[in-house]
Amino acid sequence: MGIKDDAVEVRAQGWRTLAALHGSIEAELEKALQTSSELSVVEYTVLDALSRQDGWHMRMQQLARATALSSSATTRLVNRLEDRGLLTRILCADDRRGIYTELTLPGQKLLEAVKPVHDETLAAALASAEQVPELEPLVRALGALQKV
Amino acid sequence: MGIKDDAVEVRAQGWRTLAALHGSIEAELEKALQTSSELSVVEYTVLDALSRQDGWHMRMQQLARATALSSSATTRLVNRLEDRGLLTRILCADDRRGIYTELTLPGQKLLEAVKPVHDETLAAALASAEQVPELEPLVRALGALQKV
DNA sequence: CGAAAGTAGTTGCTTGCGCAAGTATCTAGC
DNA sequence: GCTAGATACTTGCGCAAGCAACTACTTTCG
Repeated sequence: MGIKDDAVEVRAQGWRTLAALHGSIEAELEKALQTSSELSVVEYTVLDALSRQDGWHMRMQQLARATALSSSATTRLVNRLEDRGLLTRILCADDRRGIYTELTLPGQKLLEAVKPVHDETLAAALASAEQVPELEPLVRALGALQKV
Repeated sequence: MGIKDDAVEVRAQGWRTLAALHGSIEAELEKALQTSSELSVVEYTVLDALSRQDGWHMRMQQLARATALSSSATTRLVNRLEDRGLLTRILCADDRRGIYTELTLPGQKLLEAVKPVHDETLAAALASAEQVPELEPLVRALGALQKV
């Protein structure tokens, strides 16, 4: 009723919209990446994050934060990618508790090959979300963030 | 380099921001709902969706769409909530393949009790995300969607 | 009418996730 | 320099998700 309650409702509505948009984009990416490269969305995220990193290596914790995953999930995620030869673990010299992960050449190649698929799918997913009245304003807002 | 490539990068950046914001909000909600009511975020979403529905009943398929879940996951999700007595299945009279789900009184009560926790956690999560430079523009955009 | 195709929901199986506990390493305080 | 506590990663376990196969019902069309 009051102004305060409105704010609550606006937030809840915004969150539902955000979740819906996130869900639909993720589902489309998941499908496209799966069929084109047997990669899941998080796996792609890891490769992409590593490639965008100076020196191409990150510690497990950073990876966990970048993917919004628990550290145990990160361990297994890195295991999978390492088993496929897409990245390697490198022991930290200065802090021997730490482990760096780094893209291998096949990993870089795969990422390079899959990136276009990813980007096109993302564009398509956004375009189709823009057709949904519920989602349209958020999609437009996304495109208008800071162009850095 | 060109204008086209910029657009691709803007979309990718937007998607990473969206995913990050979604992830952090979901994690906070998950924790808060878990400790206050043993409910997961999707479970809360179901109860909330049902309560906002005319006549308080929805078909499984609608629920699946509302939660962005597969139909098998929806079956088991409804099972869990039904086992806890929070909702009931009601056979469709006009189409006997269909099944309606409807909040029970305990379900309504629980939702009513948990909603404040949910809303406050959401507000807090948004506020703290707003402190992160990366996320701040999106959070602001979210609040400025259509106030319907 | 009756067979074929389509739709709604459930079940079996596999996979990936989070939590909690475990191991190894680093850092402080005495 | 040694012990107490923090930090980085891994492992065991239970749970929830998706896919594909199944059952039950409805619709379509010859």
